[in-house]
Amino acid sequence: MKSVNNIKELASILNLSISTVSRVLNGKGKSFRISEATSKKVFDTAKEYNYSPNRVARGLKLEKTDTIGLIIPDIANPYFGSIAKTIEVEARKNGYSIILCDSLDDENTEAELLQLLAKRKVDGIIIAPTGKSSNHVTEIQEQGIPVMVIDRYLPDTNLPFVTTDNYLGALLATEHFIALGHRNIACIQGINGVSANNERVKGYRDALQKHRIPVSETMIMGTDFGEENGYLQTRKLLALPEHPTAIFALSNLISLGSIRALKEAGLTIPDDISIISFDEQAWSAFLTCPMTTVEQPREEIGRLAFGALLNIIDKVLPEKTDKIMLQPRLILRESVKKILK
Amino acid sequence: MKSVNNIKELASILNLSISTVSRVLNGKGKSFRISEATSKKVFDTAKEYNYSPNRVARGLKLEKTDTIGLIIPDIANPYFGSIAKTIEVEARKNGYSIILCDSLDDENTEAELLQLLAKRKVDGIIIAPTGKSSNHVTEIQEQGIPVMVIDRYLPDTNLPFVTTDNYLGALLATEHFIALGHRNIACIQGINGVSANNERVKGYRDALQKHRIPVSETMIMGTDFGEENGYLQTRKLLALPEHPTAIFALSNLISLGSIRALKEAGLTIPDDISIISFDEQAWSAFLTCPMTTVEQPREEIGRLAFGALLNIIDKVLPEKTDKIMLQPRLILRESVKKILK
DNA sequence: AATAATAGCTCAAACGTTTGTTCTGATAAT
DNA sequence: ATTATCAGAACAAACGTTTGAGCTATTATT
Repeated sequence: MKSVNNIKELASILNLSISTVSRVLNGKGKSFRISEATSKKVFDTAKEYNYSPNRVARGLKLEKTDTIGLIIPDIANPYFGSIAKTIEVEARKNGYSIILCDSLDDENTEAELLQLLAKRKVDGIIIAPTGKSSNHVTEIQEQGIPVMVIDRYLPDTNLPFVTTDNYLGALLATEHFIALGHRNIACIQGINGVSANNERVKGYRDALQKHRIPVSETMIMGTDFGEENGYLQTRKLLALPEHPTAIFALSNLISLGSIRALKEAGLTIPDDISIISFDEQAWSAFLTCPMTTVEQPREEIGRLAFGALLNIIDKVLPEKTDKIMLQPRLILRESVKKILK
Repeated sequence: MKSVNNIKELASILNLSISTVSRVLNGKGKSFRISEATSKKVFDTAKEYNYSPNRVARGLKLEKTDTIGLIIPDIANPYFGSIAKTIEVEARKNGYSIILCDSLDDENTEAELLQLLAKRKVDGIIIAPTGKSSNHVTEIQEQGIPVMVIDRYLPDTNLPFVTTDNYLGALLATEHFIALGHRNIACIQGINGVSANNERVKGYRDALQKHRIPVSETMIMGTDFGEENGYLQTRKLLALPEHPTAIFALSNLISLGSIRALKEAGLTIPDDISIISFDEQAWSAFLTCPMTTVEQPREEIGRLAFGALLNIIDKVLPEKTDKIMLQPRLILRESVKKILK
């Protein structure tokens, strides 16, 4: 197959100037009075020689790379994986490509990644920020790069975001426990300080208070969203003289760790202990005890986030679709036992 | 914080020429006899004004973007998610960024993505190809873009690849069934034609033949790696007058679908039917019946693939680390029942 | 017949780098 | 006193685009 490396070669084959070829290819033939005949020849020859412009050069000239940066704490986590998927698909539909970055939930890495993306001149950034500190991300925004926050939001900034209503999700879950008679409910959290986490904890707290159940600070425990954390915290709980009747696990991996510890201790769900996990997964229904979960609208998060970012980039509806909170859904299965008092 | 947009501004602040600044910043100060004093000033001022070069411009000039394209059939699948993760991390360590593309397991999409990545002037491509046809990928390689294939390989090409030894994995799994007395074993496959799939089927076949068990073609069924496929095929199996005693599910999603169908039919694993799944996952141990799986070395696939690609890009060890097949591991749990004949 | 208008295209600068070559003083060698 | 050497830096082209401005025939207008 014949092919050509740049517009210059194409122009010389066509016996036309570079500018003419460029204009035709960019659909500006009409307004620059390039004849129909010429236009057609340009299009045909471009196709024949498989030419389409070098995106790097184009990016430099136009100061627009049609590229967006995506910073995710853990792409191996299927929750983020499916968000990434919708974002990628939506982006491509609109002519954008995704530069994927995994922050490993580390704040310094995240800061470096933001700088890197700036140097790569991405047209926008979608980030699930790792932490509470937000200077490095607002800084990027102030440099003029549109930023969209997902999954978590950053307090005391007015960065636009789209998240699940984590507070509501936790409220629903906790009230479900309570409705089934539970009073002593542990909460294994993820990273303290992360908005998603703290909102969930708050929902948990408020649900208890609403029903006049004292909240015990020792029942709120945990350090991160990983499996090991779920395991360790659950072991601690089981070592207690009187362990709680229920565990609210604030992530899918935490709940997996919990299950491991429970299994190891020879306890069964929900007979010995009940559990609800944040984040529905493909396997949730098929666990030893089918898990009651709080489902987050992952596809919608991705789609809305990209849409909003695109609006900012295109400067349409400035500051409109700013802060979006999506409804979670409590999926009832069998991991919560009704207990009598 | 003071900042500067390009090397020109920086140079004028420093009262130096652009070339001098560029050379210092690229570590070529010495060889161009730039004085220590000047060099230091350049470094300091660059840091002070938070300058580092525009990667787009650099990419254009150097014809090297420090970018690699990653084409994955489904980034929401945690198997691919964790491969992507190691690749991203390894890449970043080496100064590369990843452009992520989800092919949706669609061949046309894949072909378009390859073209796009070429236009974006990536320095290399890592791809888990969707199909059997390989022209579009060899074509890219012939354009001079290094290509590395993962997870699956492309027959009748000599593209370098790193995959699991799928044949061996299937052999191990099937022989395990046989060792425990199973003779009537179904095999629910993914996409027919994909090497990973076909190797697995071949391993299944050979294991049966090796033990003089006739292979029944009707016991090899299925259309893709998804959950729904697992569900539908399992239902078909259960509708048979005499259903098999064991199911070999060729992906983690297929096995999930199988479980769903079994559960729906009121059957339990392994008492009513045994099952082994290809692809170990975080949840495999915690299913209603802890699943015996064939584990693939995901991290290693990612790491080796990127390493090999880097070698090709850097033109070291040409054609050496070409075709890598990694050992799978059979993880024994409880989903296979010993049956007596 | 002279001028104006227009169709149809080309020139050249610019985006921000890197880099081969060249320039300018100062010092060393003759 | 002249030339050679070298330290220290600057010039300008190039990477592949896009685009404002300009150029040249041809046709329309007066």
